[in-house]
Amino acid sequence: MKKEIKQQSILLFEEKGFSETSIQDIVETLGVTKGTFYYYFSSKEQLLMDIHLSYIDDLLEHQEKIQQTQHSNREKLIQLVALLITDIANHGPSGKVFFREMRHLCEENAVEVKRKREQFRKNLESILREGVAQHEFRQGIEPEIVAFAILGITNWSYQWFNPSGEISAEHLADIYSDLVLNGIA
Amino acid sequence: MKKEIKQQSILLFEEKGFSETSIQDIVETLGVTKGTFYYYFSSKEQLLMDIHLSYIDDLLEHQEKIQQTQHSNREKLIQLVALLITDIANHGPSGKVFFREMRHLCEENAVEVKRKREQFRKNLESILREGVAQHEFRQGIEPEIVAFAILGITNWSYQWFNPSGEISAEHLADIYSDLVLNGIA
Amino acid sequence: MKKEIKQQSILLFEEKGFSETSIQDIVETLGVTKGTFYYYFSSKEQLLMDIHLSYIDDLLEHQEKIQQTQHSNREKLIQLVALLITDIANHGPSGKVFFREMRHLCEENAVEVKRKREQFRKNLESILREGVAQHEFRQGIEPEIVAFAILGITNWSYQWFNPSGEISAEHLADIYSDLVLNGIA
Amino acid sequence: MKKEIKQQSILLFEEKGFSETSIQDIVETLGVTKGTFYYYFSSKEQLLMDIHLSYIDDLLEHQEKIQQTQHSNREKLIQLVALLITDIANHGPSGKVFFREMRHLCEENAVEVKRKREQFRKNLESILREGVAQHEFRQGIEPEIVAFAILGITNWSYQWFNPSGEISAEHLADIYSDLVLNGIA
DNA sequence: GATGAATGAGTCTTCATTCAT
DNA sequence: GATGAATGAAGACTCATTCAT
Repeated sequence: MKKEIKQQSILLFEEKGFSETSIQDIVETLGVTKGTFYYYFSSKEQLLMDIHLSYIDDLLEHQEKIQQTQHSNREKLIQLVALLITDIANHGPSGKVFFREMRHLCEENAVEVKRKREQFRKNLESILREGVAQHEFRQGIEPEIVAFAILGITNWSYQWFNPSGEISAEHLADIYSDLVLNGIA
Repeated sequence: MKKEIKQQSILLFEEKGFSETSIQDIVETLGVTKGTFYYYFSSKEQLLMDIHLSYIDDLLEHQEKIQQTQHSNREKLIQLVALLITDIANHGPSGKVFFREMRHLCEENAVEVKRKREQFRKNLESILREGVAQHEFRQGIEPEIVAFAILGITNWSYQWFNPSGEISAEHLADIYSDLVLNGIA
Repeated sequence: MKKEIKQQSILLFEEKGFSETSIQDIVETLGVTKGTFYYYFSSKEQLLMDIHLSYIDDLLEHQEKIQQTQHSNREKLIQLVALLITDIANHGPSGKVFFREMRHLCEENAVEVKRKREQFRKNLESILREGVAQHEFRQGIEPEIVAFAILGITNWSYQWFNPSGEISAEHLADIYSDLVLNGIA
Repeated sequence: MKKEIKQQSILLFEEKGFSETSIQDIVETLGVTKGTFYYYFSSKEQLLMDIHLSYIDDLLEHQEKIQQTQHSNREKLIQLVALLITDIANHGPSGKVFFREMRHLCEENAVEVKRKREQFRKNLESILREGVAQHEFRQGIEPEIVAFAILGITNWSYQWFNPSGEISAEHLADIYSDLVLNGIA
C-alpha cells in the first residue's frame, strides 16, 4: 500500500503539482481513505521527501557506478548524459516532481536533498576537470559552468521530451553527448 | 496601484510560489485591502496571466529586433543567448515565475502563453536552420533539439545563477555562446 | 459580531468544555459561517485568551478599587470575598471557563494570565499580612496559605453554587466572610 | 498490563488532559499497540470511568473508617481534612484527573460517580451536623455550605500544593484544620 | 494476548471571492 | 477608488474504533 500511495502520488504531483494535489485526490484514485494515507506517511511533506530521496539516491548510485569504471572521462560523460536522459523514460514523472517541487520541503529536508543534488553536480564537475587535466577536453573551459550547462540541457528535457515520441531516449542522448563533446572539445 | 500590485506579486510569487502566496499576503505588503486588489484584477489568475504576458511579450519584442538585423546567424545566436542571460539580471523574478507557474493559468490563457513561448522557440530554431543553410553551423545538426538544448542551458541558469555574484551576466553569456557555437560548429 | 462570538463561546465552553466545543458549534448557534469567526479571531486559542484577559482584568480592576479605600483590612477582606462570590452571579460562565480551560492557552499566553492571576492572589495576601500587622487578625497565621484557602472556598463555589437558587450570592458571601474571619480572628 | 495502562493514563491525563491525550499517546509510552488497549478497555471513556471509580471508592472507604471510630466530631473533622490533603501526596495525579475530567464521562457513568461524590460530601456534612448537635461547633453554622467550603479549601490545594515543597502535607493539614475549626468554633 | 491495517467522521484553519457602502 | 464584513468550499491532519489474523 505504501508503495502504491507513493507511485500514485508521483503521477498526480507531476500532473497537477504538489500544492494542487490533495490527500483526498491521492487516496481517491486508490480507493482507500485518508486515514490510510496517514497510517503510512506522517505528512504530505514527508511523502514528498520520500519521493525526493528515492530519486536522488538512485541517481547518485548510478553515477557512482559510472565514476568507478576505468573508462575515459569522455566516455564517462557520454554515459552520464545517457543516464540523465534515459532516466526520463524510466522515471519521468519522478524527475519532474523532483525538479519542480523541492520548494515544498521543509528547511531541514531541503538541506539534505540539496546536499545530495550538489553532490551529483560536483561529481559531474570532477569528470570535466579530470578530462581537462587529461587533455580529453579543451583547456580553459570552466568546469563548474559547463556542468550547469549540461544539467540545464538534460533537465530541461523533462519539460518537453516525450520518450515515446519520434525520437528515442538513446538518440536524444547521442545528440546531446555530441553537442556537449563538440562544445568542450 | 495596479503596477505596484503586479510588482509586489512577482516578488512574492518568486519567493513563495503562486499557490503559497495569498491575496492577503500581497495586499498586506502594500498596506491596502483585498477589495483594492479586486478593483484592479478580476482574479488571482488574471494577475498571473498579466505577469506572463508582460514577460513573454517583452522577450519576443527583443527577439524580433535581433532577428531583423542584417547580422550573421552566428551573431544573432550570440545576441539571443545574451538576451536570455542578461534578462535574468534585469527581470530575474519575472522569469522564475514565468517558468514555474504557468501551470496555474486556465486552459485558455495557458494556450495563448504557450503559443507565444513556442513562437520564441521557433524563432530560435529558424536562426539555427538558416545558419546551417548558410554553412555557418555544422550540417546535420537537428535545429529543433539544439534549440531545446540552448533554452535548457539558459533557462536552467535561473536556478543557480546569481547576477551579483562573481561571474557577471555578460561573462556567462560569453561562455555559453562559446560553448554552443563550438558545439554546433 | 465579535462580541457576540465571544459571548456565545463562553456559554458553550462552560457547557461542553473548550476542546469539546468546535468552531462549527460556535458559529452555528450564531447563524454565521466559520469564515466569519476567523475574520474576528485568528485562532480558537486567541479567542480563549481574549476571554481570559477580560475576566482577570476585570477582577483585578475591582480588587484595586477595594484596596485603595480607607477601610480596615477586615472590611476589605469582606468586600473581596463578596466580589468573588457575586462575580459568579454576574459572570458565572466566564469564571468557570477561566478556572477550567487555562491549560489550553499556549505557553506565552499562559504565562501572562498566570502572572495576573498571581497578582490577584498576592494582593489578597497583602491584605491578610496588613491585617495581622494591625492586629485585626490573629498573629501567627500564614498569609500565603490562608489566601489559598480563601480562593479555594470561593473558586470552588463555581462548581456547585447556583445564584438563582435558595441562597443568594450576598448571603453566601456573608457566610463565607464570617467563616473566614472567625477562622483567622 | 491493564494496571500499567491505567497508571500511565492517569499521568498523561493529568499532564495534558483527557481530550488532549490520545490512545496512541498512552500505548506509545508503554511500547504496545492500540489493539492492546482495546483488549483491556472497551473504550477511552471506560478507562476514565475506571480511574474515577478507583479514586472515589478508595476515598469513601477511608472516610467510612474515620466515621466508624468513637472519636469526637472535632477529631473526625481533623482526620478528614488530613485524609484529603495527604491524598494529594499519595495519589496527586488521580485527584486532579478526578476533579477535572468528570465531564467526559457519559451520562450514565457520570451519575454513578456523582452519587458517590455527593455521598462523600453528605458524610462530611453529617459530621458537621453532629458536631453542632453535640455543641462541639458553633450553633447556627450551615453544615451544607461549610462542607462546600472545606472541600473548596482542600480540593483547591490540588491546584497549587506541591507535597515535596517547603510545607509538608501534614503541616498543611494542620493549618487547614486549625483554620476551619476556628471558623466554626 | 496482541498486532497491524484500515476507517470515517470530525477538527482547525485558509483563502479566493463577493458586495454593500 | 477603496474598504470591511462575510461566505463557502476545500485542505491537512487527528483519532477513537474495528477486525481479521
